[in-house]
Amino acid sequence: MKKTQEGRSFQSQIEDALFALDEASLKRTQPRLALLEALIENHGPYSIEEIHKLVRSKKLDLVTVYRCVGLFEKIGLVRRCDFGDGTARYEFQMGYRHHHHVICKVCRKAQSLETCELNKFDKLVKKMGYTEVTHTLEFFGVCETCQAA
Amino acid sequence: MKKTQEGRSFQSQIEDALFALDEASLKRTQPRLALLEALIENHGPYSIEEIHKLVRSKKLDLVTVYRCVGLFEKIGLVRRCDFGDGTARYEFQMGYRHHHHVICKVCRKAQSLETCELNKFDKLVKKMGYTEVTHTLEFFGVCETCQAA
DNA sequence: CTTGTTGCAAATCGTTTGCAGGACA
DNA sequence: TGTCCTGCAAACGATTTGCAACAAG
Repeated sequence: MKKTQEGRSFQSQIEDALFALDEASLKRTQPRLALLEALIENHGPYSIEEIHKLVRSKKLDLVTVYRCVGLFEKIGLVRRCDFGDGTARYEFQMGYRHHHHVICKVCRKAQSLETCELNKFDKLVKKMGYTEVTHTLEFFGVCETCQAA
Repeated sequence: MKKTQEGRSFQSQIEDALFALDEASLKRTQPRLALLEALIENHGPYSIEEIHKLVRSKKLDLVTVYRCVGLFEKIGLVRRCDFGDGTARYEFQMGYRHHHHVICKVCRKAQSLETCELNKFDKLVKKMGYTEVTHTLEFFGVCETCQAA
């Protein structure tokens, strides 16, 4: 049985995701199923274009990918990452610990960081009067491969 | 005499900025001067569109704002902020301590946070083999004004 | 059946580029 | 004067929207 990063099985992740669709009164359509499978099997984060390529055997329209992934984000199935290059990237989020990335400034490859100790900052911002506090944190640098080139 | 956030005078900031242009062999043109004045008097961060409005009396072309602010960023005069809404924002950086923001998810207003204790994380990423390490960190929430509405 | 979803085309938004005329050193 | 800079128009890439055909419940 396929295992994902957190040790949860592919099947249980798919089931949870489909259940999330139900809860949001969203239909279990073929495109959505194909996209969820792709996003669970490939952690990313990936751009819409890249996700589109991942499911190219299903011949989905690029617009459909935009719409579905947008919905996935709205119901919390995927997380949107901004690497500051004008392209949004998404990664499957259910069952993953909150984390951040290091992005190579040259090749744009992303590596995950395990820890995030910013909860105390979130609390500080809440004390300032904000609600629904979240944060984005990304690191940028030049990776060893690109340093060599 | 006008004072800015850090207590340095407007005049000394302008002079430093113009000197930075010289160092980079960039000409002291009217558009650049107007943009620097606007950016120093209004800390922002502001989008290109907003900066364009700030100097509308000078009738600069929007493209000129893009090009000049882009150059300012390249020589370290301004800092680029990504708030994840597909629009880049810029703030004058000379003489300002490295800091981050809280952005209201509703009205998009940004408030500055004084501290950044992430140097240790930068060091960690350097240990991972990356060079020229930087990071972006922004907080999002709903501000009190928008909570009421 | 009937409502939500998809595909296609076209519009939109932020940003970049090409080029000829104009301003700075 | 020679080069850098600006304005205008047009291109560009990522994303959104309108609408008719289609599939899920």
